[in-house]
Amino acid sequence: MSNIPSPAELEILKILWEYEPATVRFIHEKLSETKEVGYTTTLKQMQRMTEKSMIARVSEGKVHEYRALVREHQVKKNLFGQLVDSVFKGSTMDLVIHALGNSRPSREEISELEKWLEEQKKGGKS
Amino acid sequence: MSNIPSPAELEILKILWEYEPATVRFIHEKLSETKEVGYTTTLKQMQRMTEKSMIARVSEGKVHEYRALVREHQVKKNLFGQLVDSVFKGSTMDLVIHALGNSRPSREEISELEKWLEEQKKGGKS
DNA sequence: AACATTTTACGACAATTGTCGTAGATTATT
DNA sequence: AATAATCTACGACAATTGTCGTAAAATGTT
Repeated sequence: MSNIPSPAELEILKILWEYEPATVRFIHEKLSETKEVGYTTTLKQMQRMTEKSMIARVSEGKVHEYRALVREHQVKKNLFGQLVDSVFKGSTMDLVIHALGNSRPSREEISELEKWLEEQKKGGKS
Repeated sequence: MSNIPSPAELEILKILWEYEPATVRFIHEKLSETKEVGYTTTLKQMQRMTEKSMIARVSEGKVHEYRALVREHQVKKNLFGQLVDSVFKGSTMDLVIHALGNSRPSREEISELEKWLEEQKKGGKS
């Protein structure tokens, strides 16, 4: 699979990544904190995600519980890569520059970047 | 409008941004360099984009010519913002760090970042 | 057991997207 | 003018997505 979840799917995945295993009810309640949505909507969404093997049921007896089958890092990487490819000609750096152009970093963030740059200049091996 | 074009729409916009004004034929040929697609598909796509006021006809007589009505920078910013919001809790820096984690920058890119950091530390006005 | 509540399973629908085919309108060639 | 070539307008379709409603199945409560 493409591992590119739709917006609604991503919302569900994010909750799972943080709390899995989780029931539909739980996911639904978490979602409800942010948006209005019917219980069966969430359920249906999760059933479809199950069909796509994006998540899976890990029924430990009673009510169904689910876990994500796609890894958080991988999904983020894919979404990220998709943007870089489609908008920034595949150049991560172009995106970074663009990103920085629109942000106002804090001291810590600046240090973090500096640290990263140092790393890069030194042991820039593998 | 949300200014968030679909993948196919973005492809068309990118060509327009570079060559506008342009005819359907031209756009279609550019697209064909990359992917197989029927002429009427491109046409239809552009007609829909016109309806959405994403592009506009600037008929200078004969065959229809089009221009983008949405600005490149704005669209990129929106697509970028969408990713940041949905995946990186709205933190541009998180995305940047993530991005850097997956990239292997060249000397020039490193310098560019350093330059940016310098700017930031000095004239960090706001 | 009988009734109430909660979960699941399904089917449906509208909107969006990507794709074309067909036909009428325009423009260009004999 | 007639014919050919190219464009444009429309309608159609399938797939995907976001949403629910309804009904059947499973659980929980008197």
